[in-house]
Amino acid sequence: MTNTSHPRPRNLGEVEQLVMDYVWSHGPSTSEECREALASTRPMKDSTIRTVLRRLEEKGYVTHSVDGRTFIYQASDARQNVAVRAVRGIIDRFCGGSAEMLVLGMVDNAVLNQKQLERLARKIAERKQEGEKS
Amino acid sequence: MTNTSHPRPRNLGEVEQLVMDYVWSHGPSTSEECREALASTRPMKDSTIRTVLRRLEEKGYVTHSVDGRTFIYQASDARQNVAVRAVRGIIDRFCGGSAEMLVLGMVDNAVLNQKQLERLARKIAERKQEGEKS
DNA sequence: TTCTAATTGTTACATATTGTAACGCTACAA
DNA sequence: TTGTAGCGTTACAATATGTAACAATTAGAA
Repeated sequence: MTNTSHPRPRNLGEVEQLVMDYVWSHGPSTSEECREALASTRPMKDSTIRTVLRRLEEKGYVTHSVDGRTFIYQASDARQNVAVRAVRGIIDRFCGGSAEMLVLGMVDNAVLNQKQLERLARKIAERKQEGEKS
Repeated sequence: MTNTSHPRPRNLGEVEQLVMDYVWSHGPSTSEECREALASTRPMKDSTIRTVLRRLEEKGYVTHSVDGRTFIYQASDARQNVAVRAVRGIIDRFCGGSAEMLVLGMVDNAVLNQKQLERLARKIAERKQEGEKS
């Protein structure tokens, strides 16, 4: 039988998050570009940032291609999808698998309000229409 | 100035999650009750489970009171609220603080569908009515 | 009263994760 | 041919997490 149990998706550390934020907003990046971009908030030696990027690749957050001798890193997946995967994990662990229960909790905790929820429902409905029209 | 930067809420490890699941579903519990309840899936020595519970208290997930000489642990917060806090973190880190963007992503990724979203919107609307009526 | 069982207190240790970086090798440009 | 830009490798400290042994205490039984 195939093993379907995934090994707990690993979260991002603080620096890893910074690097991903840069890669996500900037697009394909070299380690040097990352280093320079983060230099003001988080000075790092070049070997440091390279280690971080290598680990991010191990974790599946980025992939790299080679241009000449230079590694170009890019995000394997959009920010939003990563967010959703993380949330799915939370739903499984805390909400018995029910996404609805989570959203309800979000409303109760003022993370989302009625107006927003209705706007979303409308937007989705419209989008569906679009899809059916074409 | 007061320091408003919270020290990154700590997540639950695998065993910690198991213990919290038990405390959440069972209510106020002694370490022995936890140990026995988890024995079949996860045998632990008593000192082990007690360490886990102590750490959960440090992390703020449970509190304990004393009954005679016995510690009674109980969840500091409902499962759902913990879930929502975790999601709020995700929203901040990945969605620029926009909960709507996350929910949209959830729909795109089939974690939530249109029907569910509409049902939620209705439910919230009803609930609001209730509140206003009283 | 004295002993024993139940409970908590304390400390330890292995492993994994994460941040940080040094050092070394190699190919290409001047 | 030699400097240097860029990768490969290895290391190390701090923290988190799972696991547990052993010590101290105390309520209740005998």
